[in-house]
Amino acid sequence: MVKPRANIKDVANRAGVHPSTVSRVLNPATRSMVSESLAQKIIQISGELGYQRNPLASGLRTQKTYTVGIVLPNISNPVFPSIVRSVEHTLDAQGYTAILADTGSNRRNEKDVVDNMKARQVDGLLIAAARRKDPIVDECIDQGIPLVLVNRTVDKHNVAAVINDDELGIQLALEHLTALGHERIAYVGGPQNTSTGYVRYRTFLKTAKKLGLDVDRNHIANARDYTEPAGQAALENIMAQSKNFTAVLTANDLLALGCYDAMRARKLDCPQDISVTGFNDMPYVDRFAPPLTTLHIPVDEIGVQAALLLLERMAEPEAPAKQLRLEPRLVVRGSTAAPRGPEIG
Amino acid sequence: MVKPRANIKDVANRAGVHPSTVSRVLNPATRSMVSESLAQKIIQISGELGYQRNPLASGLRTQKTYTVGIVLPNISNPVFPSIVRSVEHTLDAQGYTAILADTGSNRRNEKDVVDNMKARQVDGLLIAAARRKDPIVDECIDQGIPLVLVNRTVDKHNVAAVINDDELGIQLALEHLTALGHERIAYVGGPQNTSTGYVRYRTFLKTAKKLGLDVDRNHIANARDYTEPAGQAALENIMAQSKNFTAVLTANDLLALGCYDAMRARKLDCPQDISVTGFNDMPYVDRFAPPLTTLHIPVDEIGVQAALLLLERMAEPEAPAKQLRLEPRLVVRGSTAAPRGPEIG
DNA sequence: TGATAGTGTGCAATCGTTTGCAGAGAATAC
DNA sequence: GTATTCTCTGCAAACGATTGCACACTATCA
Repeated sequence: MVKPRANIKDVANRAGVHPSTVSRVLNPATRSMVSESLAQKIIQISGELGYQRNPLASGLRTQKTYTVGIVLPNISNPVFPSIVRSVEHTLDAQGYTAILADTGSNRRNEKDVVDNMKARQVDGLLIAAARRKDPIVDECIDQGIPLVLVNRTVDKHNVAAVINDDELGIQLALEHLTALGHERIAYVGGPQNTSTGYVRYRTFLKTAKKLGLDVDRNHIANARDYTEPAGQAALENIMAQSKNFTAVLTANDLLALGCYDAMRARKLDCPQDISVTGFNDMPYVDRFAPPLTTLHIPVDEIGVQAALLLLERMAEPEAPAKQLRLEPRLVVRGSTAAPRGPEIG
Repeated sequence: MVKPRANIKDVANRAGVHPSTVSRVLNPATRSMVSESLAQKIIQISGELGYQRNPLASGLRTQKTYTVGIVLPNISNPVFPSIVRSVEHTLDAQGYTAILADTGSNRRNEKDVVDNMKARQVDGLLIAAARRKDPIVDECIDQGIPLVLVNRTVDKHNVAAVINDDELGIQLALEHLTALGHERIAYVGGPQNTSTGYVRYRTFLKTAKKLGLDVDRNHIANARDYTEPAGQAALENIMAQSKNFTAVLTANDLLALGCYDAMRARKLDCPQDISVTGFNDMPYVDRFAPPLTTLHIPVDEIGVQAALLLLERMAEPEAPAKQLRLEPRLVVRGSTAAPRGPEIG
């Protein structure tokens, strides 16, 4: 029923040569070992038979599979699809295929997933789910597997990564709020075991201090996950303590949406009662009610750069690890406004 | 530097047996050929050495790679990530790994992508990017590659697929609008070379007729793509002809968002001036301004069922192809309201 | 006690490529 | 005309698993 695809032996037979000759012709690196005329003939025949190299066999022999693994914490977070897409396109252009895994922020799962990818002999790994201390990342590095972190990095240095300039982002957001006249600003942060959660939180504290704001510890909550329910819970916690603030700066758009929910539950208006800022500028936040003021990150660029960096590392695994830090851009929309404070009334 | 992972020979040596014995122990189907005590010992040792079967070598020999390909038209469409996620989880539970490709609705690309997957010996294919007449799908069927279509199907029957009950969906939407009192309803459809675009369009016409609405051809436009710009352009085309309608039914949420844009450009209010309905209930449309009335489709269920169906087909490739049609559910939100017609004034 | 059936393990070929080595023949040098 | 170098192609051994077959051994039966 199923007609088997032509293999290298078929091509060799038809051309009256040995398979090794065909192999050499079809491999750019060894192409020149074979006489031009014979090469032409072989290429011709291989075309006629629709021959395609079997990557399994080839990979078995060469230890190179032209496959890379992409590990995501949660593909439902709308930031990731765009990144995946540009990664995939960039890799595809170089003949690489992506295998995808969504770990669902599950530790055990993550280990299995990466083990599976290693068993499948991926040539490299792209991890968007790194934690600040990440044994899985360490293991990959020990084993010399080319690795690039995306979006989140680990505490230790010399790991290749493409991330956002989180400090700059938080500074921009906070300066924006203070420029509008806000003085009492709450903070809803992300998980502290991720680099983004940690850096954004530290930067909030540092920048607030620098700007001379007095930071009330009761106005700060770090969510367990980057999800809406976690964001909602975080802001509810804060409001249960004190409502003496006019704006909330969040570490992530999903958290910001959770804040919308918490406010709606209390019939508070955004931005009239409280201004909100996000981080990521994920798709469609410009259409929300209200449109979210947030930090735009160049997702396509992140994907492309991550893919390129990974290609680089696969070519030269021993080269020093580069880190790329891309600048976010503040996008002001309807969720932030001047506070309606006593100074107005 | 890189310590090679243990292979079957290492395990065999350590156990003092032949590799074939190890292979038999580790393969459930042949497990019983080996004496229990020896099997235990081998399992023990294989654990100690952290042995994992090399899927490349194994796949080369058995023609089974435990890999499936997922072909998407556009991963940025927020419906797909959820589907991908549940597909991936379901397959993963059975030991399968997914390789992903986003074709970007590019025909040529799609052919390459599928060829690549075939070369990689995927055990099955999940295609969400099918067209009504799709040579690529035909080719896969000819070659006997287990195949399941998701979301969109092809015209010819006997192809396994998990799709939505598009007819029911459109009926629900249209009935909802007429129940609100709308009589002049425009339609913004999708590409007619996709099953969803075609069926939804035909159903709109049929149902409108059945409900006794008179359908003005000038109030109908089928967009080239399922994208916001295409939706915007479609509604603009319609409005350039005539504005004598009070609602627009669209074939897809992204098209509906495009309609929002077109209306905003003309300073028309939704739903005050025109009601809008979508299709898919993609994430966050409940948060838009206004929240979109649309048809909810069970994305997780779709993914799970598609994966299960594919597993079934891979187990029994010759079995007759099943089609699953899942029911959408109308979700009424803020984008639809009674028309403010002369009967009110 | 010898023939027969049944159980458990090893042998070796195979999947489709790649690649170090060898060797045939042509080209060059002396 | 012989020795030497090149250029090209073939040979055969990998890569790491699987599996039909053979065979050694034990258990069963007459």
